[in-house]
Amino acid sequence: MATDTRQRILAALRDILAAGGNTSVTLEAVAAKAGVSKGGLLYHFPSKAAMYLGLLAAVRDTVTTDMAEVAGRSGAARGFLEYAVPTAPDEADFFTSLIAAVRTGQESESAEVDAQAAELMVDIFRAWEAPMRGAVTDPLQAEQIRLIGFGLYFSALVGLPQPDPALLAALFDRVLAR
Amino acid sequence: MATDTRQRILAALRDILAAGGNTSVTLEAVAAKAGVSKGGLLYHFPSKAAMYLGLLAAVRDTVTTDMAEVAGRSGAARGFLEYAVPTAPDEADFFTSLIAAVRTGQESESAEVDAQAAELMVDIFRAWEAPMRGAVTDPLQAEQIRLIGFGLYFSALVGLPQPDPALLAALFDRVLAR
DNA sequence: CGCGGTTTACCGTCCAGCCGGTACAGTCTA
DNA sequence: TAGACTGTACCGGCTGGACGGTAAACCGCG
Repeated sequence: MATDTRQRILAALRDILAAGGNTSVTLEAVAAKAGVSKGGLLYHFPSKAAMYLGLLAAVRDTVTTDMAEVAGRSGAARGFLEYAVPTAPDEADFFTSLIAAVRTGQESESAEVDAQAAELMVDIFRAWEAPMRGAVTDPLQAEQIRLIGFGLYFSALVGLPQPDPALLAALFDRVLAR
Repeated sequence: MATDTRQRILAALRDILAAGGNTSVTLEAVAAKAGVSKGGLLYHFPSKAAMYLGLLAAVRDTVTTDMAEVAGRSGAARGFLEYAVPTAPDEADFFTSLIAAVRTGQESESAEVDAQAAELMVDIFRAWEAPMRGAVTDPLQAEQIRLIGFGLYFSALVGLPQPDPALLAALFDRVLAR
């Protein structure tokens, strides 16, 4: 029904974004992939921008629940670092495209939408680092962990090769050691 | 003349990208800002994609010379880290838009252009880390420095607030300590 | 129970505008 | 004379969004 269709649309948007980049995202393409007509899509998201905002919020929620789960399994700090290395091969593609999409509509029309998108983007990363922040008391150590995690993620984003796993494991141990 | 106009075009592209994001980049807008006619622009860059490729290459060259200069002043490792925190306020905007632009044309038409863009992107970051890599012999330490630098840059990219300068200075010292 | 009205969820079509790229004739300068 | 443009006119395709339906679900009420 309602929320189901919404999620199908968002999933379709995510897939198209990951597979073909931002230019391949058209209302028609998303609608087709979601098994909905263009009109139906517009019913759920009154504009393309609203659709992206919806996706951003969904990502934020996913990250929030993921981090809670990972923190329970590996501990908040280690979980934060492990979450930084993309598991699915197209995850990085998806996220660069998302950045692309958000940044693409910049400034031109509604500064309001833009501000919302920027805020959601920040929220996503806050959701990621929040459990770690809560668990690591030494601010210097927390900052170090935070930046290494972000660096790892960014490294994957721009297409640099992944560092040697053994080296990474050693780095994690060193940095997490108290 | 020739190369001068080329650079004016690239500078105009950069400005428009930083100010208005990817959608505001049109051949006409860039040409106008560069003080060139649209025909003149197309004379230098036969297509929009070629223009972006040119910009990517220019950024890579800038980074290369910047890093050489910074390495001479602060040392390669410290220079690398200092270079990670954006000085100009719109630098982050410019770079996210550039990522956006590169990622935007994904897959659809010419995989060749796409591959070139991805490679140039990687080259930019290799150019950034190269002097540091050469100066730091311990691979674990090098990796740590590298990821912290990337993390710092990424943090600025997504719009997270800059960390406390004092904390950052302490972190730099700790991480750079032999 | 049944019935009118309202809301929800969606469909399919149409249009206006924009943008990259082409074409080409002409101009300035060295 | 050639290279480095200018300026204009044009085209074809695509895309966001508006719009006018519509079928089914729901809801109060007599």
